[in-house]
Amino acid sequence: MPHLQSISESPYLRSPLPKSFFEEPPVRLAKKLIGTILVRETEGHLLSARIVEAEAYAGSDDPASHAYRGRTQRNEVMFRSGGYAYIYFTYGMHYCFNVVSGRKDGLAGAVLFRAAEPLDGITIMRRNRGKQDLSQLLSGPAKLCEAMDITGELNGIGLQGPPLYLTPPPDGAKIRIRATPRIGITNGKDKRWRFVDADSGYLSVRIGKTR
DNA sequence: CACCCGATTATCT
DNA sequence: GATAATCGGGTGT
Repeated sequence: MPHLQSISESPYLRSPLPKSFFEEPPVRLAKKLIGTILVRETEGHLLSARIVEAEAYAGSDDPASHAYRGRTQRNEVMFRSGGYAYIYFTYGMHYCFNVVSGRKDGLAGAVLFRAAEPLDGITIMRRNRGKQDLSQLLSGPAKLCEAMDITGELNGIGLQGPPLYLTPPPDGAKIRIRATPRIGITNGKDKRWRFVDADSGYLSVRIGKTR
């Protein structure tokens, strides 16, 4: 069975979401992104996954955000307008992938992709992760990056086409979205800015365990 | 299932 | 010098 090599071969794919889609405050954008399809095109391979979990990070008004204490070399992308990739390296070994949001008040913001359901290119993603279990292929922000070969080289790129972009959910898709506190932070735990597809079996952390 | 911990290093104070 | 938007393996209930 050959790997998918073009958009037309996949039943899931539509044209990329435009930059205007991302010009929203981070919390609103995070909700809108649940159910969208993330697409990664690399050297002859096409990988895709349905976003089931995302977290909003704001700016100087959010103590959990990288942008809380102002602009630095690392977080520079978070201060741009919507639709860029903000990819950072953490814990000495992992990448995490965000989409920059847009805010009319001029503050920084982004949405972290935390988990997704594998669609196209599952063989490649299994190889990239060294794991077989589908439910653990993309069930965490760093796992998602490892499976889909998303690294710091892509930091700052626009997400309106290859090699990395998002497409709309299928028409008429009904999604039950649940809000919970964000995972793995020490400040800003009060805000419920983690959004998940309540019916998904591909989350990083089960709902109910997060209050 | 519930903690607990080591890996490994860029980034910030 | 300390921390980190993580992960996977280990131990104990």
